[in-house]
Amino acid sequence: MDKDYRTDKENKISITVIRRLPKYYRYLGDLLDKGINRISSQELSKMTGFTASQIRQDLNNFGGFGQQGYGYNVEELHGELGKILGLDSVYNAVIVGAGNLGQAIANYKGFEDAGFKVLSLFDKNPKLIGLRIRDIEIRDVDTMVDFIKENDVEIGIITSPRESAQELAETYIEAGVKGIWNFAPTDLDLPDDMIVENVRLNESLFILSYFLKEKYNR
Amino acid sequence: MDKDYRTDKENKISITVIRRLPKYYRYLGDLLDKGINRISSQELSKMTGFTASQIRQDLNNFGGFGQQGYGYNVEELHGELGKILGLDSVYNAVIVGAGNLGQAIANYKGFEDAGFKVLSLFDKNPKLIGLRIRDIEIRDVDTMVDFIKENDVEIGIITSPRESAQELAETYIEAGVKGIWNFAPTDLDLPDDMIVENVRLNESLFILSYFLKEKYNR
DNA sequence: ATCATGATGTTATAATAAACACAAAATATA
DNA sequence: TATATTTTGTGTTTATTATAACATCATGAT
Repeated sequence: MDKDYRTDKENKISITVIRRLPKYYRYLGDLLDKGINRISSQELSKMTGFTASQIRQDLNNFGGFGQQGYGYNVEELHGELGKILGLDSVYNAVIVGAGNLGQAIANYKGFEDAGFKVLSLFDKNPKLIGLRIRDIEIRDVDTMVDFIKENDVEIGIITSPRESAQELAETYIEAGVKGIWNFAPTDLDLPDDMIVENVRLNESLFILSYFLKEKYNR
Repeated sequence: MDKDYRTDKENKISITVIRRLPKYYRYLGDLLDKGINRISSQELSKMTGFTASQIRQDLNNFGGFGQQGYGYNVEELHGELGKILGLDSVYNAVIVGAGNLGQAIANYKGFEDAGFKVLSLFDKNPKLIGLRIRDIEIRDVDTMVDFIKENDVEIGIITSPRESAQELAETYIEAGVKGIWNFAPTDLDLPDDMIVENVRLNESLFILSYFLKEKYNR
């Protein structure tokens, strides 16, 4: 523990590094599946498109996982990255907004495999309440706060229309979720220390559009 | 083949700038809706969280849209950004993978409002073929290439499982789409000049997880 | 056991991006 | 009309991020 006298700010790892970690994790998972148990930064570079130097630097932010002259042990590195990303524990989540997008997320087995368990969907539409997606029930949004408190829900997912997103986010916080995964195309105005990850489908599509325009009708 | 005669390095705008444009566009749209017709970089800064200086620099990559002592005309700037992002023309799109996610996108009115028209969904599941989402028919994926060629489809959207994404992307290219919007959690291996925008839901969720772990240390 | 090779961890350098700062130009005011 | 104020556009500086370089050490061949 002799390094930990440093303040949080000094050893805070930049978001640009963190956003590369899932990609490393994914490729390492692929290698594991193929039964490959040894990998060098150079080979990872070819796969991921990042430079070998950058990969080594990125990984070294979290510790020296490799061995000189050998490379990295795939299983070990995959496991370490999983821990760093918090994929070694199970999170309970709920979804508010049980439309197609909410249902798509509830349906997607990949999230559960990664340790994110959707316990319930919530909606205000009476026609949806009571239905089940896989074995996940859609409940009345009015019961959401109680459900979250009773079931140790840590992640609140917002797949509602834009108009209701802010209010629902505040409801989530009131209920005690620790993080919000927001799909509504708006910026939530929440306390600074609240953890929010936005998925901005609109913006992503606009970027695609930008490059189309740049390439084809300048 | 016809490589650009322009030395495209000298006027190429960095992707970090481009990724901010949709946010400017969104806030300007909000201002328009509120009937506000004048805005300064400082006020935009408060709204968007970017610094006023950065906003001015970003916009100046595309031209001097503002006026000293006044600021920016909201309607004009909104329009200009729309043009830059290619939102002034209509794009035809199709979706392959008619599960919940594909249906969610087909259902989302916001994309159509921005000029992206989904003409058809495609799937290989016979139970889905023939169904309609809004007025959009789900067709057999085997008919996709012909459909794309006959209907001037420019954007191919992939909402299939990971395993089939690469093959479907190649099919899209064969059929002549100009850009691919990929939701499958894989890196498509395609010609360098192909325009691809990935939406990585998995990675986004992992980032959320990372910050949860960092903050709560579990 | 020795030595050439390979590959990391880490420091040094380069490239990129963001922030600062201010002249110039327009607006608002009186 | 004169003048104080506002705010852009842009040159300059600082900060951040990425790449290159390399000393070091494990490995594997002989």
